[in-house]
Amino acid sequence: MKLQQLKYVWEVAHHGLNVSATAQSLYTSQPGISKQIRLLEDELGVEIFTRSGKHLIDITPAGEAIIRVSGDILDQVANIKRLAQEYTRSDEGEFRLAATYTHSRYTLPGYLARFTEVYPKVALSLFEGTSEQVEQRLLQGQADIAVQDGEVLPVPELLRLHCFSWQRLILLPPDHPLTNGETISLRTLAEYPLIVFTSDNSEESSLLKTFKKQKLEPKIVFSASDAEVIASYVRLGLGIGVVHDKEFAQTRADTDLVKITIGHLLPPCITTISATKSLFFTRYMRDFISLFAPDLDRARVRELLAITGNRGLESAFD
Amino acid sequence: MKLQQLKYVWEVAHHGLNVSATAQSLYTSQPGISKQIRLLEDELGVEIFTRSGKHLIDITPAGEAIIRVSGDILDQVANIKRLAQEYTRSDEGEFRLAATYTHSRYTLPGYLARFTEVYPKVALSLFEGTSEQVEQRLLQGQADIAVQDGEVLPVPELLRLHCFSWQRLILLPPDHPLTNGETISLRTLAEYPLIVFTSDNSEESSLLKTFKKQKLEPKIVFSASDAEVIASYVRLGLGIGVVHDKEFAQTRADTDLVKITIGHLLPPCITTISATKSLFFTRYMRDFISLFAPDLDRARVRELLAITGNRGLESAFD
DNA sequence: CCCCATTACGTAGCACGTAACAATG
DNA sequence: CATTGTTACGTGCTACGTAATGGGG
Repeated sequence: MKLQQLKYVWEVAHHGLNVSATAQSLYTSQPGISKQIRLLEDELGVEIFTRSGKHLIDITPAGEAIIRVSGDILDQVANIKRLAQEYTRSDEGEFRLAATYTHSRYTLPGYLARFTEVYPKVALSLFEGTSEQVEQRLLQGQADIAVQDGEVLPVPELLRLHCFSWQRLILLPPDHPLTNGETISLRTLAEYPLIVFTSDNSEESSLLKTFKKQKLEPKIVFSASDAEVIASYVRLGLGIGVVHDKEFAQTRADTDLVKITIGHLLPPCITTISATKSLFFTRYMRDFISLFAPDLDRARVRELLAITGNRGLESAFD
Repeated sequence: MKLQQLKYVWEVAHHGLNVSATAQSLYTSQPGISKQIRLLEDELGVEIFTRSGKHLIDITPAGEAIIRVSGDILDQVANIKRLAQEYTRSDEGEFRLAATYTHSRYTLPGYLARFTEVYPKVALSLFEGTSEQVEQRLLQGQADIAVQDGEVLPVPELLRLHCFSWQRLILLPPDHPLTNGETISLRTLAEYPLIVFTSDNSEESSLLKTFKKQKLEPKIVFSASDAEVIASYVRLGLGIGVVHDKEFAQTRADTDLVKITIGHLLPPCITTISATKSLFFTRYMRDFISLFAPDLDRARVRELLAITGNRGLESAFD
């Protein structure tokens, strides 16, 4: 049994059982792959793929299992390489992020800019997609870390770290009628012009969805991708700002505006970082996580460590 | 990077950094091993071992990590082999048990006899040792499953399955003075002649230890390794029988004896099966566990499955 | 001075690529 | 008939074993 045989089998399985295409993507010859797979099957005494004449048609049950374990092995091999680099040139390497569109466009850019400043030699790549696509990348070993929002289902292979939860705030000019202390409902909000994040101004956003559930149509007069910008327009009297408490806490000159939390009106939003349980976290990965989620729950990290036995986590986030 | 290189590194680390000895145990030449290790170090750009002149002196921090991950990889490779056999000749294979002395001598023989009847082609091996030694075998990949008693500490790499817990019973002839219903204390028991299991008649047994803690010296007149034998001698009036409820439940002709549980006097004893989290359980392993621990907690198994993502467990114990 | 790891070197095996072949849809 | 996997074959690399070399304890 050789690592390359396992790799070939895995790759063929993830290229729609097309050996020729696999060979091309791996820059090698297709007879080579065919032969190595045959050799592996002979050695194990099990067919991994079912063949109809000369075509690969399907994966056998044994093949399914073998491919899964092979994936684990290849992951571990990648970990060894990361590990080795960690002890020599820990500021170099590869970092493959996968994030939902919203994060890619609005949350991450600032962090990634800072990251590339600190780690100019790290080959950073960002895959954008839906939450499902992002998750798929992780599971197929095509991404190291994923950033998602909202509900992520527990998956046995994956490690979930809750980064932070957002609640919405509204920003009001001091002389606004709603500053009189009355309880605010969604219905009330729908009567005033609103300034929201661009990411909240789409059909799928939890904000618009919540309004729609109550058959309300909010008047969104303006949207921006920066909390500070939103605050400025609130000061100009353009409308009520709807921001995330997290981001707004970062702005400084906010004492002139009235902040009211409306966490009870809109669902809180949890941002989650995911990775495969066996991932070895390099220094730059840990630094990225610390940067992105400085308030990460250490107790949770320790708990995950105990459960998974992931040694990469061990001293990672102390 | 090749599997053999990882294997060589792992083996050398587990042979006291003696390359020659490692070569002998692997039936290969020692220059071959030296060279492969060097090649791996070159490829990774990291020293795995520290050398003083021509001697391997120590393992570098990077080496520690690499060796650990290599061990995982080699385990997974072994799993692929098991897996393949599972789909072809599922009644063949290797089964390396490690058990404490007590289990090896008294509990297991009956089960193993039945096991070899059902699976004559499985190469069964049993390692006997202390609880610590048994655990070591597991962690070093020299055993598949371990059977231990009492307190086993949680280890991240290991899966623990509680098989059953024992409580002590005493067996009395119907005309014995203690059958009058009075509460029984250790002090009372120490006044009468006792018949116990041979395994309980040693310095390390929890039974003797508990007596000693209260500065009591029990009068053990006889010990046997079979509950039925103990019962016979109780009938003959030789003394009070002290047995495990588990085993005594298996005996039939016990209606003539008075049974009193003394679970409150002696610590309950839990028998645990352990395996590495990533172990793929073959059919015969699952059958052995079902045989040995028919009342295994299925909910616990499912919970462990969810945590570890061990696919071998998935349909294993339904 | 013995033990042990590394270096040197020759050989045998094997992985890989090119080319021809066979089977499928 | 075009696409795809398998067989055949030649070459170059490399793993492995034997023998020689060099360092440590």
